[in-house]
Amino acid sequence: MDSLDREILAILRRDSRTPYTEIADAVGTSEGTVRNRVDRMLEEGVIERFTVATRTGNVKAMVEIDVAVDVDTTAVSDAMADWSEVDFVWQVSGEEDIVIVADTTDTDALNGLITRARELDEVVSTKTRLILDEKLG
Amino acid sequence: MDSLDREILAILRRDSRTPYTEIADAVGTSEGTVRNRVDRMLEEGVIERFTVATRTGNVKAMVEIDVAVDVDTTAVSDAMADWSEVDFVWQVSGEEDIVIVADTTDTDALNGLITRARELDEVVSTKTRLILDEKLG
DNA sequence: CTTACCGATTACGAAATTCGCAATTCGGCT
DNA sequence: AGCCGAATTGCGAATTTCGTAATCGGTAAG
Repeated sequence: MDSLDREILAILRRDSRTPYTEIADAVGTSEGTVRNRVDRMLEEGVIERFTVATRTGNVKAMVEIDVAVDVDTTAVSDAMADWSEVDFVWQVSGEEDIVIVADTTDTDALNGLITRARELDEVVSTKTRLILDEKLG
Repeated sequence: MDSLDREILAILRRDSRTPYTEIADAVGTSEGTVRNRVDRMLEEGVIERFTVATRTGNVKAMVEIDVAVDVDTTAVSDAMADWSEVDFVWQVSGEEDIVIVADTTDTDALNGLITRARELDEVVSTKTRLILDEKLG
């Protein structure tokens, strides 16, 4: 992770389809070096995955979830990560234990998601925040 | 946005470098159709961008930020989106107004970020949650 | 029932990108 | 200076993307 890696990452964050050749020109190196470094960063886990940022519907939200003290939080979040509208599941520090970020087609779908969460025995309470506007860094 | 679009999106979320040819095979159509539909979804904004999910350091966190009632929340979040460690800036409903998701190399860098936020006149208070574990949907 | 039309899909050759690998360069170390 | 390992570079080959024209499927009009 040197400054060249960071330059490459900065470009990929904006557009991960930028060809290696173009990145190489932009950062002043060769196509092969960019490729080697991207491969390495993938192996090291610096790059977790190549993905797409989507807005499939009009409703994005984060749901903060409080689970009972004696449950396996990891198992619960694993299950939630498989729900189709879910972008991220985070285990977090603080008052609540899990935060879900979801992208739903409409408020009904969001409501369905929240209901699904609340129906789990392990879930004590939920708190939902609508994401009114999103900016990518 | 039909079910074919959703199938394509599901694949791209997992790995946005999957070739059109391979996606076409997986969903049972031709390369050109996948290409047309991805192009259309980009234009419509369903796909906001092709990007990479990164974990450059060991510390990810979300910072919930409360801003004063009379300030331009959008301007504040615009400024924050330019901070280098920031992945997302969300304007949200609920108690706080802005949520930042950041990926920092260490706790010092995170602390610097929080300090930078708190130094803004517009910011009334911050509440930080460490992201202990992340799962992608 | 046939025809005309429109958008979506398919087909395919050309251009661009990625890939594999060998040769070279670069730094650190003795 | 000389050596070693890792990183970088330079190609041709394989794969993917791209542009475009032909085809298909559904539908409304004659």
